[in-house]
Amino acid sequence: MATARDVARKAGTSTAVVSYVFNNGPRGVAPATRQRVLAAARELGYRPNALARSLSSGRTRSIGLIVPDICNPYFAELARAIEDAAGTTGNLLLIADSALSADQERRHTRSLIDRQVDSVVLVSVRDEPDLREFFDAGVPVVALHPLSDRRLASSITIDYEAAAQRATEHLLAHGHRSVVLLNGPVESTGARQHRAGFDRAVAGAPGVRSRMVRSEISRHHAAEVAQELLQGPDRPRAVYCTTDEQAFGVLYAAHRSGLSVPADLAVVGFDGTRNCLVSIPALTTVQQPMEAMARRVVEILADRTVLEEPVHEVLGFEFIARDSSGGPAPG
Amino acid sequence: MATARDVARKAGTSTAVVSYVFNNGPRGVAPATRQRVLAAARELGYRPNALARSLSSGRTRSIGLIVPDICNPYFAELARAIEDAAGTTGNLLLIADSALSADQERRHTRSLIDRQVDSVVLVSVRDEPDLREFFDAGVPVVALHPLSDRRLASSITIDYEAAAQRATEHLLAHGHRSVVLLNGPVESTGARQHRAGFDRAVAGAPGVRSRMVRSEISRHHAAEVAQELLQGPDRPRAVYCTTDEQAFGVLYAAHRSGLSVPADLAVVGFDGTRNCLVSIPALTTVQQPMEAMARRVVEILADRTVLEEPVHEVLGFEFIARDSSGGPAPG
DNA sequence: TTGTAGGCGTTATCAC
DNA sequence: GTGATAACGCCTACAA
Repeated sequence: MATARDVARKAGTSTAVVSYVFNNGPRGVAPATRQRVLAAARELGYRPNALARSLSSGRTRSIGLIVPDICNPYFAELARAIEDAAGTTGNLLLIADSALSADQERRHTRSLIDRQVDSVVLVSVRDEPDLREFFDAGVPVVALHPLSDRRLASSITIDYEAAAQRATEHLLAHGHRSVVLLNGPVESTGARQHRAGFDRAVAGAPGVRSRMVRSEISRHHAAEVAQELLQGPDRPRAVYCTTDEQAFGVLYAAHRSGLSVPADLAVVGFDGTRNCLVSIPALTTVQQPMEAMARRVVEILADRTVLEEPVHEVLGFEFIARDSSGGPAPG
Repeated sequence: MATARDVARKAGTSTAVVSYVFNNGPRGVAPATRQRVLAAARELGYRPNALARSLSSGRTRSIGLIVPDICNPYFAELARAIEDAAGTTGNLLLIADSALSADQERRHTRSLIDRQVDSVVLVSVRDEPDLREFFDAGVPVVALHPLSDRRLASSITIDYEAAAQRATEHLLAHGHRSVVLLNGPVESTGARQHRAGFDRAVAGAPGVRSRMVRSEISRHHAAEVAQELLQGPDRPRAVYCTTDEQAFGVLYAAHRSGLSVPADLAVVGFDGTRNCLVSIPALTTVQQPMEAMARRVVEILADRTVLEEPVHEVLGFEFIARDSSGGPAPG
């Protein structure tokens, strides 16, 4: 592999000038010299060594993305959106999959810090991720969900409480008197907000029976939980799920239980993955503004002051009524 | 951030010894010295700088994984399996998503080479990926599909032709006389193998009408293509799809067309993603041996001689008959 | 405008 | 068993 020294020698100049050419600075280079350098580099097939460059400059031009479960299309789509938003800048997005394991998330946290990513986009499996570690290492973090501690990292999220309330009211407006909240597996800031919104909607509709059930954020586990729910006593008439994947699990469970959606059971999801459009039936959901989130994430991380002054933004969501809940509510 | 120099100073020794301690070699260290070094490191919160380490050692302890589409669960599950297989070795898996774009794949190729990943696992969107680039850079590659040029990289795959034949024969055994092969979007070694297996099966069943249709490897595009197929003249009775995602698109199209699966249309997929178990109806498919592939990939890449002597392995697959094709064939 | 040289933090060779 | 010290390849302050 050719090095800057080789190029300099061939172009009859110094490594400093080669560096100036390839970085467009910090010093200017005479046009003729620049041409000689570029020609030499092309001939030798020179490519700057990213490792050496990073070691020297202190920047790796890479962004870490930690997601709870890459097999969940929401996170895959999120990764795609972030890469699209960041891609043009020559930054590499390192996707780290926690596989729904807090331990794995911890390992990735270490690993990304050790590899000195310039910044991190985090979707945690825990309510209290290791923000301190990132902070101490000088790595700015933007979380894509509500945070219990807002001092060590930034966040971009939607108002889960408002979204949950909107979704639940939709189900109630369809006249359903027995509703279930299918929440995430553990207590967390986000889970609490879902519950608060759900409860508030129910409180506004006298005589409605409601309860909360928990499940992993996976189609399979949600299907199991839902199966039990649907075949047990006091079968609910409607379910609000805190992720699309859980909702798909519920659709499957309904199918297996011989129930028709939405005739026997109304289902609403949350995330707005593309699969909602091709599920059977099409899924009513809360659409997260993935592209806007991705854009803002990249913008925020480009501003190096966020480490000291975290930013917290709440973006708008869109509620989309489709077949799985019987379409738009009457009235 | 504390450096090895700081640790050495505090422990009253040299950076060389610190290095020996943290790498368990290549020289031994006296027990007492080792303890002093470890104590000093702990006190200072020392963590070796991965960049400097890589620059010096020439190894980054990272594996690049290039997938065509991270939003396709098959590739996400593959990533998970590879990470599981490699994870224990302290290696980081860098997941690069080509987003079904050859340009993007090219960019990732460059990027991973520049970042000096130790090796690459490749699932290409093209029939002729840039194997030469990797080879010239000294980066061993294992592809997880058949390769048109087997000299520059290794491959681990299943026998697509045999699998396609098996799947098609299954459909024919159910008595269907009009079958369609829903293949990938472009001609490629893999696509040719699927077609060969499909054709061979059809050739063995006189009087069967067959044709091939192409679609992107995505649920949505497959749904569009299938919609046209199912509502056009001479509607097929059975479809063999070269990926599960395409098959799910066909299921959706059938649903939209008012057709019942498998009563009106039999569908078979390929990949064996977990979603096959919770689709409506459950999907008959060719199960790829993901865990075994992942294990072999990691083993092969651990053996540094593969660069000069590529290895090509064909693993076994399993055909799994489920509801979407009417279950096991009679007889 | 360009060259020299020190530094980034490790690793590993070579003496002692 | 351990300590200097020269790489690894690049960046950039400083000097010219």
